[in-house]
Amino acid sequence: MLNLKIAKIFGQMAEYYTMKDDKFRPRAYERVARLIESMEEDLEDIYEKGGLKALMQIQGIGQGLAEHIEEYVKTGKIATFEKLKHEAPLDLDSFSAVEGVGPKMLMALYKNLKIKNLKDLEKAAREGKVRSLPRFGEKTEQNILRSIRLSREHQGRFLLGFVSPIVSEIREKLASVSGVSNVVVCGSFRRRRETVGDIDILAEAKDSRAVMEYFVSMPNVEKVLAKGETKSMIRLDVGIDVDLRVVPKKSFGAAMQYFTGGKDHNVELRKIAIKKGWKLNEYGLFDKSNRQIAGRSEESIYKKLGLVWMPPEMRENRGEISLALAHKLPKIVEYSEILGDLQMHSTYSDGANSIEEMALAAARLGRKYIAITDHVGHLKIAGAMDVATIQKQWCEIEKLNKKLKNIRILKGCEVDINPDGTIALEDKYLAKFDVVLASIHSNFKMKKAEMTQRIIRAIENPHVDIIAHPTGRVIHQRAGYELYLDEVFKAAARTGTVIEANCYPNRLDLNDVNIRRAVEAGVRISFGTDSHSKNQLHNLELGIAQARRGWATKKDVINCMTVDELTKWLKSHKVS
DNA sequence: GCCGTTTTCGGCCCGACTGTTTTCAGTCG
Repeated sequence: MLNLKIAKIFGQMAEYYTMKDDKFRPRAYERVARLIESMEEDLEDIYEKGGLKALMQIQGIGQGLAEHIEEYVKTGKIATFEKLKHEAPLDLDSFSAVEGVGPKMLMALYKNLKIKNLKDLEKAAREGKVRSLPRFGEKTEQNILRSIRLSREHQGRFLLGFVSPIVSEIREKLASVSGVSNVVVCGSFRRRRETVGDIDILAEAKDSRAVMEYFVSMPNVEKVLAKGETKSMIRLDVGIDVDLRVVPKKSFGAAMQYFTGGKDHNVELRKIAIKKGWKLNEYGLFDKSNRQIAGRSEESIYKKLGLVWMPPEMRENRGEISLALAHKLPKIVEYSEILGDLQMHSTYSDGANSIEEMALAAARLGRKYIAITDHVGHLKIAGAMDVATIQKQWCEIEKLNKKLKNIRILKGCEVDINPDGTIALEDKYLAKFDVVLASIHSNFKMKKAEMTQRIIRAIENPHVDIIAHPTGRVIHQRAGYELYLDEVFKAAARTGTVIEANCYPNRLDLNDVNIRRAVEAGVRISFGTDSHSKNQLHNLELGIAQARRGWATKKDVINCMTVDELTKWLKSHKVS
């Protein structure tokens, strides 16, 4: 995709301008790089449709950057970037995962030692050449070597679902230290991003030194990266970094707000403060005479700035600030409003637990209903059921529904969408399920238009209630199939077909951004954990979090219906 | 390079920690 390529170039241009000691270009380039990275519309499409003017409509893109984009669309290159690369032919990519080595250091290394890539750097550091440069020393050299080593082992971000149990454990440990009165995990974890780069923790404590001492000597600490009176940083043996800050009570809300971010959201808030002649930082909101006027609670900060408080999941600078200023924030779906789980597997196909075990475990988590959606069709590798087995499963579900009082089990299935868009089970069988999920499990590499048609044809089947894991992406593994999602959403809205927000930790498919697009297109969303064992049922929370990040409201989510409402609705929602 | 109910020019978010230095630059979040 063109957007990612341009984002990368702008990111590198930002680094080059930093090397040149340009104070403001780096900011402009980096801001736009991050923006177009997460943008769904293709820059090429925007340019083809509306030219430079359309590009300049995008916040942060002016004449200059629009022309760069135009040049790239037309020629596949940006001359200014080529010139910068020519001046300092560095393999910036290779350095990106190395912590503590920024553009300024790279420039010094290149000028003095002709270091162009990671290999050069490692060699020079090993040979002790780095320490001889001005403002470098032995420690810096050692840090560089360590960073290089670590960048090879654990680069990138960690799945939210992977980080969650680690976070809970640390939080409990810290809270048990005597004198500690408050522990809150902030950062992208609190915003519930699908992946988390590091863990940011705030604590309120009588004796900050004692907490820091405890923190850096916890088991599973592989390395202490920094240790001070108010801030320390460790790396756990699993490779993730954890920051701890001890904050005074009167600043705790300000610190929560500050460290929860997101970065762009915070920048916008600080601009609002500046306009009022105030200053906002992690210690509070301060007026002209530097008197703290808010900071004890997060709410106080937002209120003083003229905004309503908002859930952390919304704080991504995706329009929430202007809505909060106008007191017009949407009321996003609450975790407690989700009553059921609409995708899971049992021993009838590739699951590890019986239907009864799944139902009991789900009931313990407070679910009012579940759909058992074992594979049918031709996914034999996942133990797809044949027609006789389906009959047997229905009998078992009927018996269990009589026996179990706290939870209802829906007869569901997950059926393959064939390459031509037909469904891998005859309509006469599909018609008898309470809920039918259709999904793609084969022939991922089709042309974009063909894949779109394939899914739309499945959507048009009157028996298909839900399209499961609609993009097929797997975080850190595969990008998902090529697809015109907006057309899929249009077809889903037209036919009353539901689109799943799959809650499996490395799927989360739809993701937050696409959930928002779907909802805006008038599509209903369903949550399914896709659990293959009862130990995965808790993942529902991960999907709900992404839907909250996508601003879905209660009415957008079919899992908010009671089981009676839902079964009734499922019989009549399709429009042909 | 971007942007404007402060400005079409002159601003652009802010602070902690480290390592290398005797006062601060670089990196990070």
